[in-house]
Amino acid sequence: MAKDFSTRAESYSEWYNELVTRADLAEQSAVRGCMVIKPYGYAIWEKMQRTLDQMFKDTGHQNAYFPLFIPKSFLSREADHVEGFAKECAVVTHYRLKANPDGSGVTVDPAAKLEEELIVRPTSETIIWNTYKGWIQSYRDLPILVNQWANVVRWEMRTRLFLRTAEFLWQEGHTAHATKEEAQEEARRMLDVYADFAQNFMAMPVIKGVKTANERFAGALETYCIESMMQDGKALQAGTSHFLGQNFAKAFDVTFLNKENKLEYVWASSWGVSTRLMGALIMTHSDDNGLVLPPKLAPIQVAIVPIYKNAEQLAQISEAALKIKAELQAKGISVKYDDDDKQKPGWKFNEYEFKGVPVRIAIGPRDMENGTAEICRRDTLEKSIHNQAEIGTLVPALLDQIQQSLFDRALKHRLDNTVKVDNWEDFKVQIEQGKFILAHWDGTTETEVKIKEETKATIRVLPFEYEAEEGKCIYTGKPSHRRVIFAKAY
RNA sequence: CGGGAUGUAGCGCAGUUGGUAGCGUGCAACGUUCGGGACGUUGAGGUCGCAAGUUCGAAUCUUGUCAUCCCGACCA
Repeated sequence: MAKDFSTRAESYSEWYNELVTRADLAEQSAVRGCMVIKPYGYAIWEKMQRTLDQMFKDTGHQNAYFPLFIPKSFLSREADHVEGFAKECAVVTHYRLKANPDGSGVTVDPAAKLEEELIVRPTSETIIWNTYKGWIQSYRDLPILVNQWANVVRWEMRTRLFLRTAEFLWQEGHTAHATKEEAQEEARRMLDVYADFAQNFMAMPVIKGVKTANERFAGALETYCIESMMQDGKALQAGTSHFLGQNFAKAFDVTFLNKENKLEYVWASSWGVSTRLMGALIMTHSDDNGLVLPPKLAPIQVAIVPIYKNAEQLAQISEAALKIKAELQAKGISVKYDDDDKQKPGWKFNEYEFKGVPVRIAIGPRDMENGTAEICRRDTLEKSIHNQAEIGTLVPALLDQIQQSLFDRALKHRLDNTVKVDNWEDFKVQIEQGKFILAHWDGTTETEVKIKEETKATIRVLPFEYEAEEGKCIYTGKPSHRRVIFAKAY
Protein backbone atom coordinates (compact mmCIF):
# COMPACT_ATOMS: atom_id res chain seq x y z
CA MET A 1 0.00 0.00 0.00
CA ALA A 2 3.05 2.23 0.28
CA LYS A 3 2.84 4.74 -2.51
CA ASP A 4 6.42 5.89 -2.49
CA PHE A 5 5.41 9.54 -2.36
CA SER A 6 8.67 10.79 -1.02
CA THR A 7 10.84 9.83 -3.95
CA ARG A 8 8.63 9.60 -7.00
CA ALA A 9 9.39 12.47 -9.29
CA GLU A 10 6.95 12.04 -12.13
CA SER A 11 3.66 12.32 -10.31
CA TYR A 12 3.32 15.66 -8.65
CA SER A 13 -0.34 15.27 -7.81
CA GLU A 14 -0.02 11.97 -5.99
CA TRP A 15 3.25 12.83 -4.33
CA TYR A 16 2.18 16.19 -3.15
CA ASN A 17 -1.57 16.63 -3.14
CA GLU A 18 -2.01 13.37 -1.31
CA LEU A 19 0.37 14.38 1.44
CA VAL A 20 -1.20 17.80 1.72
CA THR A 21 -4.63 16.27 1.91
CA ARG A 22 -3.68 13.62 4.41
CA ALA A 23 -1.96 16.15 6.58
CA ASP A 24 -5.05 18.34 6.19
CA LEU A 25 -3.16 21.52 5.32
CA ALA A 26 -4.89 23.01 2.32
CA GLU A 27 -7.22 22.37 -0.58
CA GLN A 28 -8.17 23.94 -3.89
CA SER A 29 -10.64 26.75 -3.65
CA ALA A 30 -13.64 27.31 -5.90
CA VAL A 31 -11.67 30.19 -7.37
CA ARG A 32 -9.35 29.21 -10.18
CA GLY A 33 -5.85 28.50 -8.98
CA CYS A 34 -6.46 29.67 -5.44
CA MET A 35 -6.20 27.63 -2.28
CA VAL A 36 -7.94 27.33 1.03
CA ILE A 37 -5.38 27.01 3.79
CA LYS A 38 -6.96 24.91 6.51
CA PRO A 39 -6.48 25.59 10.22
CA TYR A 40 -3.63 23.15 10.79
CA GLY A 41 -1.81 24.39 7.70
CA TYR A 42 -2.33 27.95 8.77
CA ALA A 43 -0.97 27.19 12.22
CA ILE A 44 2.31 26.19 10.56
CA TRP A 45 2.30 29.33 8.43
CA GLU A 46 1.67 31.46 11.52
CA LYS A 47 4.64 29.89 13.22
CA MET A 48 6.80 30.68 10.20
CA GLN A 49 5.43 34.21 10.10
CA ARG A 50 6.17 34.92 13.74
CA THR A 51 9.68 33.61 13.46
CA LEU A 52 10.46 35.58 10.32
CA ASP A 53 8.81 38.69 11.67
CA GLN A 54 11.03 38.61 14.73
CA MET A 55 14.08 38.15 12.53
CA PHE A 56 13.09 41.19 10.48
CA LYS A 57 12.64 43.26 13.61
CA ASP A 58 15.98 42.08 14.93
CA THR A 59 17.55 43.47 11.76
CA GLY A 60 15.91 46.85 12.21
CA HIS A 61 12.76 46.54 10.12
CA GLN A 62 9.23 47.70 10.76
CA ASN A 63 5.92 46.49 9.39
CA ALA A 64 3.58 48.66 7.34
CA TYR A 65 0.72 48.10 4.92
CA PHE A 66 0.05 49.38 1.41
CA PRO A 67 -3.02 49.14 -0.85
CA LEU A 68 -4.12 45.99 -2.65
CA PHE A 69 -4.94 47.96 -5.82
CA ILE A 70 -2.36 49.54 -8.04
CA PRO A 71 -3.32 52.08 -10.72
CA LYS A 72 -2.45 50.64 -14.08
CA SER A 73 -0.19 53.54 -14.95
CA PHE A 74 2.05 52.83 -11.92
CA LEU A 75 2.92 49.38 -13.16
CA SER A 76 4.16 50.65 -16.49
CA ARG A 77 6.57 53.23 -15.05
CA GLU A 78 9.44 50.76 -14.88
CA ALA A 79 9.89 49.13 -18.26
CA ASP A 80 11.32 45.74 -17.24
CA HIS A 81 8.92 45.49 -14.34
CA VAL A 82 5.79 45.86 -16.46
CA GLU A 83 7.15 43.46 -19.05
CA GLY A 84 7.75 40.88 -16.34
CA PHE A 85 4.32 41.07 -14.78
CA ALA A 86 1.91 42.30 -17.47
CA LYS A 87 1.00 38.79 -18.60
CA GLU A 88 -0.23 37.67 -15.20
CA CYS A 89 -2.23 40.55 -13.78
CA ALA A 90 -5.81 40.55 -12.52
CA VAL A 91 -7.45 43.81 -13.53
CA VAL A 92 -10.35 45.66 -11.91
CA THR A 93 -12.34 47.52 -14.54
CA HIS A 94 -15.66 48.30 -12.80
CA TYR A 95 -16.85 49.19 -9.33
CA ARG A 96 -20.52 48.27 -9.32
CA LEU A 97 -23.01 45.55 -10.21
CA LYS A 98 -26.66 45.92 -10.99
CA ALA A 99 -29.59 43.54 -10.89
CA ASN A 100 -30.62 42.03 -14.19
CA PRO A 101 -33.96 43.39 -15.39
CA ASP A 102 -35.40 39.87 -15.59
CA GLY A 103 -34.36 39.21 -11.99
CA SER A 104 -31.84 36.50 -12.89
CA GLY A 105 -28.96 37.64 -10.74
CA VAL A 106 -26.59 40.52 -11.32
CA THR A 107 -24.49 41.94 -14.11
CA VAL A 108 -21.62 44.40 -14.28
CA ASP A 109 -22.94 47.92 -14.54
CA PRO A 110 -21.41 49.40 -17.70
CA ALA A 111 -21.96 52.86 -16.28
CA ALA A 112 -19.54 52.03 -13.47
CA LYS A 113 -16.45 51.66 -15.63
CA LEU A 114 -13.27 52.91 -13.99
CA GLU A 115 -11.49 55.71 -15.77
CA GLU A 116 -8.18 54.05 -14.97
CA GLU A 117 -8.14 50.32 -14.37
CA LEU A 118 -6.74 49.00 -11.11
CA ILE A 119 -4.31 46.09 -10.96
CA VAL A 120 -4.52 43.66 -8.09
CA ARG A 121 -0.93 43.80 -6.83
CA PRO A 122 1.36 41.07 -8.15
CA THR A 123 4.08 42.70 -5.98
CA SER A 124 4.15 46.13 -4.40
CA GLU A 125 7.29 47.90 -5.62
CA THR A 126 5.34 50.43 -7.65
CA ILE A 127 2.72 51.47 -5.13
CA ILE A 128 5.31 51.57 -2.36
CA TRP A 129 7.80 53.67 -4.32
CA ASN A 130 5.02 56.00 -5.30
CA THR A 131 4.41 56.41 -1.56
CA TYR A 132 8.10 56.69 -0.66
CA LYS A 133 8.31 59.72 -2.92
CA GLY A 134 6.38 61.62 -0.29
CA TRP A 135 8.45 60.25 2.59
CA ILE A 136 11.92 61.06 1.37
CA GLN A 137 13.53 64.47 0.94
CA SER A 138 16.85 64.26 2.75
CA TYR A 139 19.52 61.71 3.56
CA ARG A 140 18.22 62.16 7.11
CA ASP A 141 15.02 60.34 6.04
CA LEU A 142 17.03 57.28 5.05
CA PRO A 143 17.19 54.40 5.31
CA ILE A 144 13.59 53.26 5.24
CA LEU A 145 13.36 49.63 6.28
CA VAL A 146 9.80 48.46 5.82
CA ASN A 147 8.19 45.07 5.52
CA GLN A 148 4.64 44.21 4.54
CA TRP A 149 2.70 41.00 5.24
CA ALA A 150 0.15 40.71 2.48
CA ASN A 151 -1.49 38.67 -0.22
CA VAL A 152 -0.65 39.09 -3.88
CA VAL A 153 -2.20 37.81 -7.09
CA ARG A 154 -0.41 36.45 -10.12
CA TRP A 155 -2.64 35.02 -12.80
CA GLU A 156 -0.43 32.10 -13.71
CA MET A 157 -1.56 29.91 -16.57
CA ARG A 158 -0.88 26.84 -14.54
CA THR A 159 -1.03 26.62 -10.77
CA ARG A 160 0.14 24.15 -8.16
CA LEU A 161 -1.04 23.98 -4.58
CA PHE A 162 1.37 25.97 -2.37
CA LEU A 163 4.09 26.24 -5.02
CA ARG A 164 2.36 28.48 -7.51
CA THR A 165 -1.15 29.56 -6.57
CA ALA A 166 -2.94 32.47 -8.21
CA GLU A 167 -3.21 34.20 -4.86
CA PHE A 168 -0.58 33.66 -2.21
CA LEU A 169 0.42 35.02 1.16
CA TRP A 170 3.87 36.46 1.62
CA GLN A 171 5.98 39.15 3.10
CA GLU A 172 7.71 41.73 0.97
CA GLY A 173 10.41 43.98 2.31
CA HIS A 174 10.99 47.28 0.55
CA THR A 175 13.93 49.36 1.64
CA ALA A 176 15.29 52.73 0.57
CA HIS A 177 18.91 53.76 1.04
CA ALA A 178 21.24 56.70 0.50
CA THR A 179 24.00 54.68 -1.12
CA LYS A 180 24.42 51.84 -3.52
CA GLU A 181 26.58 49.93 -1.05
CA GLU A 182 23.96 50.17 1.67
CA ALA A 183 21.21 48.86 -0.59
CA GLN A 184 23.41 46.00 -1.76
CA GLU A 185 24.32 45.13 1.81
CA GLU A 186 20.67 45.12 2.75
CA ALA A 187 19.80 42.72 -0.05
CA ARG A 188 22.61 40.41 1.05
CA ARG A 189 21.71 40.71 4.73
CA MET A 190 18.12 39.67 4.09
CA LEU A 191 19.24 36.75 1.99
CA ASP A 192 21.25 35.65 5.01
CA VAL A 193 18.13 35.99 7.16
CA TYR A 194 16.23 33.77 4.74
CA ALA A 195 19.00 31.20 4.68
CA ASP A 196 19.15 31.26 8.46
CA PHE A 197 15.41 30.69 8.66
CA ALA A 198 15.38 27.93 6.06
CA GLN A 199 18.26 26.03 7.59
CA ASN A 200 17.78 26.57 11.31
CA PHE A 201 14.00 26.54 11.52
CA MET A 202 12.78 24.66 8.47
CA ALA A 203 15.75 22.27 8.65
CA MET A 204 16.04 22.79 4.91
CA PRO A 205 19.56 23.22 3.54
CA VAL A 206 19.85 25.93 0.91
CA ILE A 207 22.40 27.21 -1.54
CA LYS A 208 22.90 30.95 -1.44
CA GLY A 209 23.89 32.76 -4.55
CA VAL A 210 22.95 35.02 -7.38
CA LYS A 211 20.60 34.51 -10.32
CA THR A 212 21.63 34.86 -13.93
CA ALA A 213 20.41 37.91 -15.85
CA ASN A 214 17.82 35.72 -17.50
CA GLU A 215 16.28 34.60 -14.19
CA ARG A 216 16.48 38.00 -12.56
CA PHE A 217 13.48 39.77 -10.99
CA ALA A 218 11.76 42.17 -13.37
CA GLY A 219 13.28 45.54 -12.58
CA ALA A 220 16.23 44.38 -10.47
CA LEU A 221 19.94 44.86 -11.14
CA GLU A 222 20.79 41.77 -9.16
CA THR A 223 18.67 38.96 -7.73
CA TYR A 224 20.01 36.85 -4.88
CA CYS A 225 18.28 33.61 -3.99
CA ILE A 226 18.24 30.58 -1.78
CA GLU A 227 17.80 27.43 -3.76
CA SER A 228 16.85 24.09 -2.29
CA MET A 229 16.56 20.51 -3.50
CA MET A 230 13.31 18.64 -2.99
CA GLN A 231 13.18 14.89 -2.38
CA ASP A 232 12.56 14.14 -6.05
CA GLY A 233 15.71 16.04 -7.02
CA LYS A 234 13.96 19.08 -8.44
CA ALA A 235 15.02 22.54 -7.37
CA LEU A 236 12.80 25.01 -5.57
CA GLN A 237 13.51 28.69 -5.29
CA ALA A 238 12.67 29.28 -1.66
CA GLY A 239 13.33 32.99 -1.31
CA THR A 240 14.73 35.94 -3.20
CA SER A 241 16.27 39.27 -2.37
CA HIS A 242 16.84 41.97 -4.97
CA PHE A 243 19.18 44.86 -5.37
CA LEU A 244 17.03 47.26 -7.37
CA GLY A 245 19.58 49.98 -7.93
CA GLN A 246 17.88 53.29 -8.67
CA ASN A 247 15.37 51.86 -11.13
CA PHE A 248 12.25 52.42 -9.07
CA ALA A 249 13.48 55.71 -7.66
CA LYS A 250 13.90 56.93 -11.23
CA ALA A 251 10.54 55.55 -12.31
CA PHE A 252 8.75 57.30 -9.44
CA ASP A 253 11.08 60.28 -9.22
CA VAL A 254 12.20 59.63 -5.66
CA THR A 255 15.19 61.85 -4.92
CA PHE A 256 16.95 63.15 -1.80
CA LEU A 257 19.53 65.76 -0.92
CA ASN A 258 22.73 64.08 0.21
CA LYS A 259 25.25 65.41 2.72
CA GLU A 260 26.92 67.37 -0.06
CA ASN A 261 23.61 69.08 -0.74
CA LYS A 262 23.34 67.33 -4.10
CA LEU A 263 20.13 65.82 -5.44
CA GLU A 264 20.38 62.06 -5.93
CA TYR A 265 18.08 59.14 -6.69
CA VAL A 266 17.36 56.74 -3.82
CA TRP A 267 18.81 53.21 -3.84
CA ALA A 268 16.49 50.28 -3.25
CA SER A 269 16.18 46.65 -2.28
CA SER A 270 13.22 44.31 -2.05
CA TRP A 271 12.94 40.77 -0.74
CA GLY A 272 10.23 38.22 -0.15
CA VAL A 273 9.22 34.74 0.85
CA SER A 274 5.77 33.24 0.49
CA THR A 275 3.49 30.35 1.36
CA ARG A 276 5.63 28.49 -1.14
CA LEU A 277 7.82 27.81 1.89
CA MET A 278 5.03 25.55 3.11
CA GLY A 279 5.41 23.57 -0.08
CA ALA A 280 9.15 23.48 0.45
CA LEU A 281 8.67 22.20 3.98
CA ILE A 282 6.37 19.44 2.83
CA MET A 283 8.50 18.38 -0.08
CA THR A 284 11.74 18.42 1.87
CA HIS A 285 10.79 16.23 4.81
CA SER A 286 7.56 14.34 4.19
CA ASP A 287 7.52 10.57 3.83
CA ASP A 288 4.97 7.92 2.90
CA ASN A 289 3.28 8.26 6.27
CA GLY A 290 2.56 11.93 5.80
CA LEU A 291 4.04 15.20 6.90
CA VAL A 292 7.26 15.45 8.91
CA LEU A 293 7.65 18.78 10.67
CA PRO A 294 10.84 20.17 12.13
CA PRO A 295 10.23 20.69 15.87
CA LYS A 296 10.84 24.42 15.68
CA LEU A 297 7.88 24.92 13.34
CA ALA A 298 5.52 22.21 14.58
CA PRO A 299 2.30 23.64 16.02
CA ILE A 300 2.16 20.56 18.23
CA GLN A 301 5.60 19.34 19.25
CA VAL A 302 4.56 16.49 21.48
CA ALA A 303 1.34 14.47 21.43
CA ILE A 304 0.50 12.25 24.37
CA VAL A 305 -1.87 9.36 23.67
CA PRO A 306 -3.41 7.36 26.50
CA ILE A 307 -4.27 3.70 26.00
CA TYR A 308 -7.01 2.45 28.29
CA LYS A 309 -9.92 0.07 28.66
CA ASN A 310 -12.06 1.94 31.16
CA ALA A 311 -12.59 5.24 32.93
CA GLU A 312 -10.61 4.14 35.94
CA GLN A 313 -7.51 3.40 33.89
CA LEU A 314 -7.92 6.65 31.99
CA ALA A 315 -8.03 8.60 35.23
CA GLN A 316 -4.75 7.04 36.38
CA ILE A 317 -3.06 7.55 33.03
CA SER A 318 -4.34 11.11 32.77
CA GLU A 319 -2.72 11.96 36.04
CA ALA A 320 0.67 10.76 34.82
CA ALA A 321 0.18 12.31 31.37
CA LEU A 322 -0.83 15.71 32.67
CA LYS A 323 2.21 15.72 34.92
CA ILE A 324 4.44 15.11 31.92
CA LYS A 325 2.55 17.69 29.92
CA ALA A 326 3.02 20.35 32.59
CA GLU A 327 6.68 19.52 32.91
CA LEU A 328 7.24 19.89 29.16
CA GLN A 329 5.14 23.01 28.86
CA ALA A 330 7.22 24.60 31.59
CA LYS A 331 10.14 24.21 29.20
CA GLY A 332 8.29 25.98 26.42
CA ILE A 333 7.24 22.88 24.51
CA SER A 334 3.77 22.73 22.99
CA VAL A 335 2.05 19.55 24.10
CA LYS A 336 -1.28 18.04 23.22
CA TYR A 337 -2.73 15.44 25.56
CA ASP A 338 -5.28 13.64 23.44
CA ASP A 339 -7.73 11.90 25.77
CA ASP A 340 -10.50 12.21 23.19
CA ASP A 341 -12.66 9.16 23.78
CA LYS A 342 -14.11 9.25 20.31
CA GLN A 343 -11.01 7.86 18.60
CA LYS A 344 -8.92 4.75 19.19
CA PRO A 345 -5.20 4.87 20.00
CA GLY A 346 -4.26 3.37 16.64
CA TRP A 347 -6.25 6.02 14.88
CA LYS A 348 -4.53 8.74 16.88
CA PHE A 349 -1.09 7.32 16.15
CA ASN A 350 -1.76 7.58 12.45
CA GLU A 351 -3.33 10.98 12.78
CA TYR A 352 -0.31 12.53 14.47
CA GLU A 353 1.97 10.92 11.95
CA PHE A 354 -0.01 12.48 9.09
CA LYS A 355 0.28 15.80 10.83
CA GLY A 356 4.00 15.47 11.33
CA VAL A 357 4.05 15.84 15.11
CA PRO A 358 7.74 15.30 15.97
CA VAL A 359 7.32 13.29 19.16
CA ARG A 360 4.53 11.02 20.33
CA ILE A 361 4.26 9.63 23.81
CA ALA A 362 1.99 6.67 24.54
CA ILE A 363 1.03 5.62 28.05
CA GLY A 364 -1.00 2.46 28.75
CA PRO A 365 -1.79 0.13 31.64
CA ARG A 366 1.46 -1.74 31.12
CA ASP A 367 3.39 1.51 31.47
CA MET A 368 1.47 2.46 34.58
CA GLU A 369 2.58 -0.78 36.22
CA ASN A 370 6.21 -0.05 35.37
CA GLY A 371 6.17 3.73 35.68
CA THR A 372 7.20 4.06 32.04
CA ALA A 373 6.05 5.65 28.78
CA GLU A 374 6.70 4.92 25.13
CA ILE A 375 8.33 7.61 23.03
CA CYS A 376 8.10 7.52 19.23
CA ARG A 377 9.99 9.99 17.06
CA ARG A 378 8.37 10.98 13.79
CA ASP A 379 11.49 11.32 11.67
CA THR A 380 12.68 7.73 12.10
CA LEU A 381 9.52 6.20 13.61
CA GLU A 382 11.76 4.59 16.27
CA LYS A 383 10.10 3.72 19.54
CA SER A 384 11.69 3.45 22.96
CA ILE A 385 10.52 2.93 26.52
CA HIS A 386 11.58 5.32 29.28
CA ASN A 387 10.81 6.03 32.91
CA GLN A 388 8.16 8.67 33.24
CA ALA A 389 10.46 10.64 35.49
CA GLU A 390 13.00 10.99 32.67
CA ILE A 391 10.62 12.30 30.03
CA GLY A 392 10.89 15.91 31.10
CA THR A 393 14.61 16.02 30.41
CA LEU A 394 14.65 13.56 27.53
CA VAL A 395 12.14 15.18 25.23
CA PRO A 396 13.72 18.64 24.88
CA ALA A 397 16.96 16.99 23.86
CA LEU A 398 15.13 14.69 21.50
CA LEU A 399 13.40 17.62 19.79
CA ASP A 400 16.78 19.25 19.20
CA GLN A 401 18.10 15.98 17.87
CA ILE A 402 15.18 15.59 15.45
CA GLN A 403 15.62 19.15 14.24
CA GLN A 404 19.28 18.49 13.53
CA SER A 405 18.77 15.08 12.03
CA LEU A 406 16.15 16.37 9.57
CA PHE A 407 18.61 18.96 8.37
CA ASP A 408 21.43 16.45 8.11
CA ARG A 409 19.27 14.03 6.18
CA ALA A 410 18.14 16.69 3.70
CA LEU A 411 21.69 17.94 3.25
CA LYS A 412 22.98 14.44 2.64
CA HIS A 413 20.26 13.93 0.06
CA ARG A 414 21.31 17.05 -1.79
CA LEU A 415 25.02 16.23 -1.67
CA ASP A 416 24.35 12.68 -2.81
CA ASN A 417 22.42 14.04 -5.77
CA THR A 418 24.79 16.77 -6.84
CA VAL A 419 27.25 15.87 -9.57
CA LYS A 420 30.04 17.56 -11.48
CA VAL A 421 29.51 17.08 -15.20
CA ASP A 422 31.90 17.94 -18.02
CA ASN A 423 30.32 16.63 -21.18
CA TRP A 424 27.02 17.31 -22.84
CA GLU A 425 25.83 13.70 -23.22
CA ASP A 426 26.39 13.08 -19.54
CA PHE A 427 24.61 16.33 -18.73
CA LYS A 428 21.45 15.20 -20.52
CA VAL A 429 21.50 11.86 -18.72
CA GLN A 430 22.07 13.33 -15.25
CA ILE A 431 19.46 16.06 -15.60
CA GLU A 432 16.85 13.40 -16.37
CA GLN A 433 17.75 11.66 -13.13
CA GLY A 434 16.86 14.72 -11.10
CA LYS A 435 20.31 15.84 -10.10
CA PHE A 436 21.86 19.18 -9.31
CA ILE A 437 24.58 19.54 -11.89
CA LEU A 438 27.74 21.54 -11.33
CA ALA A 439 28.91 22.52 -14.76
CA HIS A 440 30.79 25.20 -16.63
CA TRP A 441 28.81 27.80 -18.54
CA ASP A 442 30.01 30.45 -20.95
CA GLY A 443 28.08 33.20 -19.20
CA THR A 444 25.69 34.05 -22.02
CA THR A 445 21.90 34.15 -21.87
CA GLU A 446 21.85 32.63 -25.33
CA THR A 447 23.52 29.43 -24.13
CA GLU A 448 21.38 29.34 -21.01
CA VAL A 449 18.20 29.53 -23.08
CA LYS A 450 19.35 26.86 -25.51
CA ILE A 451 20.17 24.47 -22.68
CA LYS A 452 16.74 25.10 -21.23
CA GLU A 453 15.06 24.40 -24.55
CA GLU A 454 16.90 21.14 -25.03
CA THR A 455 16.79 19.76 -21.49
CA LYS A 456 14.35 21.87 -19.42
CA ALA A 457 17.26 22.50 -17.09
CA THR A 458 17.75 26.04 -15.85
CA ILE A 459 20.65 27.67 -14.11
CA ARG A 460 19.32 27.76 -10.59
CA VAL A 461 22.03 29.76 -8.99
CA LEU A 462 25.60 30.97 -9.20
CA PRO A 463 26.58 29.99 -5.66
CA PHE A 464 28.47 32.49 -3.52
CA GLU A 465 30.67 29.64 -2.41
CA TYR A 466 32.57 28.11 -5.28
CA GLU A 467 36.03 27.11 -6.32
CA ALA A 468 37.59 29.13 -9.08
CA GLU A 469 38.33 26.64 -11.78
CA GLU A 470 39.20 26.95 -15.45
CA GLY A 471 36.97 24.91 -17.72
CA LYS A 472 34.92 24.80 -20.87
CA CYS A 473 31.22 25.54 -21.23
CA ILE A 474 29.22 22.34 -21.14
CA TYR A 475 27.30 23.41 -24.24
CA THR A 476 29.47 25.68 -26.38
CA GLY A 477 32.96 24.71 -25.17
CA LYS A 478 33.87 28.34 -24.64
CA PRO A 479 36.10 29.18 -21.68
CA SER A 480 34.61 29.47 -18.19
CA HIS A 481 36.10 30.29 -14.80
CA ARG A 482 33.63 28.63 -12.50
CA ARG A 483 30.84 26.08 -12.26
CA VAL A 484 27.18 26.98 -11.83
CA ILE A 485 24.23 24.86 -10.72
CA PHE A 486 21.84 23.47 -13.31
CA ALA A 487 18.65 21.63 -12.39
CA LYS A 488 15.04 21.12 -13.28
CA ALA A 489 12.89 23.34 -11.15
CA TYR A 490 9.36 23.57 -9.84
C1' C B 1 -4.09 29.02 -26.11
C1' G B 2 -2.50 23.73 -28.22
C1' G B 3 -2.35 18.00 -26.88
C1' G B 4 -4.54 14.20 -23.49
C1' A B 5 -7.95 12.65 -19.67
C1' U B 6 -11.94 13.06 -16.17
C1' G B 7 -16.86 14.96 -14.21
C1' U B 8 -21.99 9.64 -10.52
C1' A B 9 -23.13 10.32 -2.10
C1' G B 10 -18.29 14.41 2.05
C1' C B 11 -13.89 11.65 -0.26
C1' G B 12 -12.26 7.53 -3.67
C1' C B 13 -14.70 4.78 -7.44
C1' A B 14 -18.06 0.88 -10.29
C1' G B 15 -22.20 1.05 -13.40
C1' U B 16 -22.34 -4.58 -19.16
C1' U B 17 -26.37 -4.81 -25.17
C1' G B 18 -30.26 2.18 -22.99
C1' G B 19 -35.01 -0.07 -18.36
C1' U B 20 -35.08 5.06 -13.44
C1' A B 21 -28.19 3.97 -9.35
C1' G B 22 -24.39 0.78 -6.45
C1' C B 23 -19.42 -0.42 -3.81
C1' G B 24 -15.42 1.15 -0.48
C1' U B 25 -14.49 4.78 3.03
C1' G B 26 -16.48 8.48 5.91
C1' C B 27 -21.05 9.97 8.75
C1' A B 28 -25.25 8.67 12.89
C1' A B 29 -27.21 5.04 16.76
C1' C B 30 -26.51 0.63 19.82
C1' G B 31 -23.47 -3.41 21.60
C1' U B 32 -18.76 -5.76 22.05
C1' U B 33 -13.78 -3.61 21.80
C1' C B 34 -9.31 -0.35 23.00
C1' G B 35 -0.50 -1.40 23.11
C1' G B 36 -0.70 0.70 15.26
C1' G B 37 -6.39 3.51 11.46
C1' A B 38 -11.40 -2.58 15.70
C1' C B 39 -15.91 -5.67 14.65
C1' G B 40 -21.18 -6.58 14.20
C1' U B 41 -26.24 -4.84 13.46
C1' U B 42 -29.20 -0.81 11.87
C1' G B 43 -29.67 3.94 9.55
C1' A B 44 -29.04 8.85 7.01
C1' G B 45 -26.93 10.76 2.60
C1' G B 46 -27.35 11.36 -4.94
C1' U B 47 -30.56 17.80 -9.51
C1' C B 48 -25.48 11.09 -12.33
C1' G B 49 -21.33 18.83 -14.14
C1' C B 50 -25.00 21.83 -17.18
C1' A B 51 -28.19 22.35 -21.65
C1' A B 52 -30.48 20.59 -25.90
C1' G B 53 -31.48 16.34 -28.97
C1' U B 54 -32.63 10.85 -30.25
C1' U B 55 -36.04 7.30 -27.66
C1' C B 56 -41.89 4.56 -24.85
C1' G B 57 -37.57 5.11 -21.60
C1' A B 58 -30.81 8.23 -21.05
C1' A B 59 -25.74 7.98 -15.84
C1' U B 60 -25.36 5.10 -20.57
C1' C B 61 -26.23 7.34 -27.46
C1' U B 62 -25.53 12.47 -30.22
C1' U B 63 -24.34 17.67 -30.14
C1' G B 64 -23.09 21.85 -27.51
C1' U B 65 -21.27 23.95 -23.12
C1' C B 66 -18.85 24.49 -18.33
C1' A B 67 -15.35 22.83 -14.81
C1' U B 68 -11.15 20.16 -13.00
C1' C B 69 -6.50 17.46 -13.61
C1' C B 70 -2.03 16.06 -16.48
C1' C B 71 1.65 17.42 -20.59
C1' G B 72 3.30 21.94 -23.23
C1' A B 73 3.41 27.30 -23.76
C1' C B 74 3.85 30.82 -19.24
C1' C B 75 6.11 31.56 -14.35
C1' A B 76 10.95 37.15 -8.67
